[in-house]
Amino acid sequence: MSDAIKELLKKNHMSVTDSRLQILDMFYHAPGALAHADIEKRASDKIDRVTIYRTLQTFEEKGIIHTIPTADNSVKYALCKDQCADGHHHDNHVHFVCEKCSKTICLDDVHVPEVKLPKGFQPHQSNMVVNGFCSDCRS
Amino acid sequence: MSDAIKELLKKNHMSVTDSRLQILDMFYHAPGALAHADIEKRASDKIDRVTIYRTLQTFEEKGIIHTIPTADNSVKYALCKDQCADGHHHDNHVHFVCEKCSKTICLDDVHVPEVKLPKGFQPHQSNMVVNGFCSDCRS
DNA sequence: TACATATTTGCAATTGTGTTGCAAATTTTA
DNA sequence: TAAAATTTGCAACACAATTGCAAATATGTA
Repeated sequence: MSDAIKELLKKNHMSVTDSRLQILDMFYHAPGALAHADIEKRASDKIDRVTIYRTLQTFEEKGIIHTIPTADNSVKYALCKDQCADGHHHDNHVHFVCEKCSKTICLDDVHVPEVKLPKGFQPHQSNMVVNGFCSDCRS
Repeated sequence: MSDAIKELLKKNHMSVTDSRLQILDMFYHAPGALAHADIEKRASDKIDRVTIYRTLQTFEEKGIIHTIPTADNSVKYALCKDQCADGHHHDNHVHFVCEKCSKTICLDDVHVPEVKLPKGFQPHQSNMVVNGFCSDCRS
């Protein structure tokens, strides 16, 4: 099981360490996106705050995870579905934040639609976050 | 000039104070959205940091301003075009963040498009932020 | 207008989040 | 297995944001 994770680390030229295995494993088993605090809480062996910050940053640079801009301006991370090129994410999918369980979910199959901007505006990237009830929480 | 602002405060059952007049006036004359730091810098009479936080919070609760979820997770505020009902914002317009001048602009006329969600997801509100070059900065 | 009441402000203290430098520990490599 | 390279954890720091409380200001009423 963790062999696949080890391979992923090696493929990206990263040393294989306990923290990285543990954090990456969390992402693979998480129901949604994870915030720094979630990782700190769930870590069985205590991982230092700083190590978590640095690990997340490295993973993001390598294109293994991406950040999600939520409406409440908290930073969350989720696995990139397809490995993104170093630093260049093409995760142009919609994110969903459940108002009940507050899970953040990547809707990998829902693409961010194009919008027509006023004259003169030159778009490079779009982000879209939808709030509501997820399939588990809808009444 | 500031009479209109005073009226707005009274209409929303808020005491009329110097800080509130000054901050609200800033929003009316700002080229784009304002962050807490912007307000602190621009204040002619020094306003306490805490007062600014509380004022922004109150304005948001009253539906006078709304927060903008930017990709870099900094909190910015802008006037609601039409007065929103208390707590219930219907500011479903697209926001634009310029990568050059880093101004944040409400595109009041560009509506957030609907997207088709997977089965079971119940949407309540959508947010969309577009990054790129604004009309002033495009090369 | 003047006073009592209610609200708002500013200060001090506290909490939370994220960063940096550096020595010790761990991983890689040869 | 040992040397080199990388990563970790600690301490210290910087900054953003919140809370409690007394002083200052604004509001409603006589």
